[in-house]
Amino acid sequence: MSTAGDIMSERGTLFLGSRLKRLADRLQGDVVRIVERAGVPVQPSHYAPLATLERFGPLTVTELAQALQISQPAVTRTLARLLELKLVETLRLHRDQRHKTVSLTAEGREVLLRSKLLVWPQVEAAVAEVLHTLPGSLLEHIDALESQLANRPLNERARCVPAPPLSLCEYTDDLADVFRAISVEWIETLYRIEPADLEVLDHPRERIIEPGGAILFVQAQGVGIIGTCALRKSAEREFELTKMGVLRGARGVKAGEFLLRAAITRAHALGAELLYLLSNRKSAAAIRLYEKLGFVHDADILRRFGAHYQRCDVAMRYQPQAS
Amino acid sequence: MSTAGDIMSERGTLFLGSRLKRLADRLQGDVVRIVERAGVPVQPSHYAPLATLERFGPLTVTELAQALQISQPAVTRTLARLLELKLVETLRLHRDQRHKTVSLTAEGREVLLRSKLLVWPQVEAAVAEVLHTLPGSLLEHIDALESQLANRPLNERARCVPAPPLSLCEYTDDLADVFRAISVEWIETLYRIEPADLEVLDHPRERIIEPGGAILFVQAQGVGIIGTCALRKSAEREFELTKMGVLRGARGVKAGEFLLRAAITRAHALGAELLYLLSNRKSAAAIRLYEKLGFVHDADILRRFGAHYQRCDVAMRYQPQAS
DNA sequence: CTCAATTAAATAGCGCACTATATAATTGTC
DNA sequence: GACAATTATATAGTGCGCTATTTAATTGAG
Repeated sequence: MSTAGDIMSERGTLFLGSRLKRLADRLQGDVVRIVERAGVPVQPSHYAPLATLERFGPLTVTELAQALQISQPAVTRTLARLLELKLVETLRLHRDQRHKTVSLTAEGREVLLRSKLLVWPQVEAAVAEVLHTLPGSLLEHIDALESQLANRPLNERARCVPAPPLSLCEYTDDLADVFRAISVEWIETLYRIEPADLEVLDHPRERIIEPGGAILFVQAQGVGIIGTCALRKSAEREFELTKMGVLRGARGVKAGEFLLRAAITRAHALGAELLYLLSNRKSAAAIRLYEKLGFVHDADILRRFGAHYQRCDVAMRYQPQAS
Repeated sequence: MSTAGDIMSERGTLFLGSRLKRLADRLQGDVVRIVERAGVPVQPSHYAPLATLERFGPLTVTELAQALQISQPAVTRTLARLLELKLVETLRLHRDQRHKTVSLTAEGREVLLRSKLLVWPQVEAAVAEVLHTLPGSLLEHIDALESQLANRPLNERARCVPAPPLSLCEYTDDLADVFRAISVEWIETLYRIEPADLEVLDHPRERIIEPGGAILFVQAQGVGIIGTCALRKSAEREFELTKMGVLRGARGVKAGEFLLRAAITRAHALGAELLYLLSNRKSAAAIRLYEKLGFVHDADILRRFGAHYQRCDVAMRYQPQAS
């Protein structure tokens, strides 16, 4: 198990499907070997239809699919094999000529008999032996799980699960790389990195923290840091909101909004009288967010600070509506 | 569950593999829908390798297979897809040029991040919801089952399971058809049905039971009747062993021997002084069995009774070795 | 130092589940 | 009574597990 155990057991519920598949394949593989040893020319998957036909007599394809709880094409394919092996035969004895009635041949009964004597007891005993050592009944669990899923499939249950909760996180020097990486990602997507960017990204402590600003991070529970922004103290009681970005993969969970609210609060706590930002029209989504949370476009700011970045063609100032 | 429940639950252990497979496919299908809704371009099976690479860093193909506990070709195939999607990249950075080192790309990390935010929590919550209602922990059972199978696979466990036990069963009129069917099967395989056969097969009570003979059946536990034979009283203290046959599908579980021993005992109990049988050289396996249990070839018997069947060219008399 | 054995990855091909869609027979409606 | 809707089966194609085999690189033994 070793390393596998780690991933698989940690995220056991996530990988349940894969594990069941792997387990099922392993079981079926072993059953194939048992069947071969008995010299019976069938596949494990053939037993379910054969046994069903023996029990309930001739059935149509659709009836078989319903009885076996598998799809009709799966039944059709298995039947094609069974026909080749001459273990079943099909007749059109229904008045409705679309129905195809399948029944066991003498050979089919023979194979079934042989399997009941030489295969089934072996398989059942072996499986029972394995299950026996487990606490409780795996079979009952599977029964229960199947009927639960029949009631309400997984993807419906998933519909109403919220995104993981977000939380705030303060700058430490350990996070310098993260700060840089997040910023580089969005800058390089739309723009090119400028000297003014590098200055801050390479020296966050010296350029932001020490002058009395702040760098905030947003993290999603169980995931890690997904976004950041900085408040750069550009003068007494004057802060630039800068380097705000959310990892591209983390868009859509409102991390930007969360971060911006936190930044505004923090700026206030730091005694900001002017909170402004510099941006570019290409960052339309970001600008909409700024507007939503109370930033207004301001030509004066653009004139005063716009030269700081080459890409700057938008400047905004925080001025919440009196409400 | 209706009809399906019957077959599947009755033989739950036999169909465990099929059921797990069906269940796994259903789960994975639902997960696919959740993934699609989140707009992430991957298959559920991609998550295990992606997560493993994220956790353990660049790995070779074989290392991945070991970590995921799946076959190397399965890993190779999945990696081919991930390469197409540009979620991983491969390098030959090992000194040994056979190794191929796989690592996540930025895009791969992005997809993983997005999935952690929008897919995994949903899947995990939905699966947990389903599992929650079950008594005990399905996951633990699967863990246990996997390690049990790793220790000792099913087909090894199956090796030492005996065939189902045989038991004897007396004639009733309900079994007339079974008696006929078993006999017809072997007669038609090697010979053709003669009037003398039909006489007995169509009137077992009148021709065998009422004159003071017996019809015996052998049944296998949980399977049903698999063989029969008759003791026909041909004169006072004189019995013909006849219509002895085992269904073709049931050869190999020593049902014939079981039956013959029982017939000899019964003949004795009925006061037989002469127990004989008529057969044909083509039935070599049967004749070997007769010889083994104490029948000897007897020309006199052949002369006296041989004309009874056209196919008769062998006649034997029970004469156990004094031991 | 060569050549066979071993090892890593790729390829071929199967089993068996699935979905989506095509085809053919039947039913129901205007 | 024709024609659209429905229904039973077949076909096409995917996903993902498997085993067996091939190919290529490396190691090790005579």
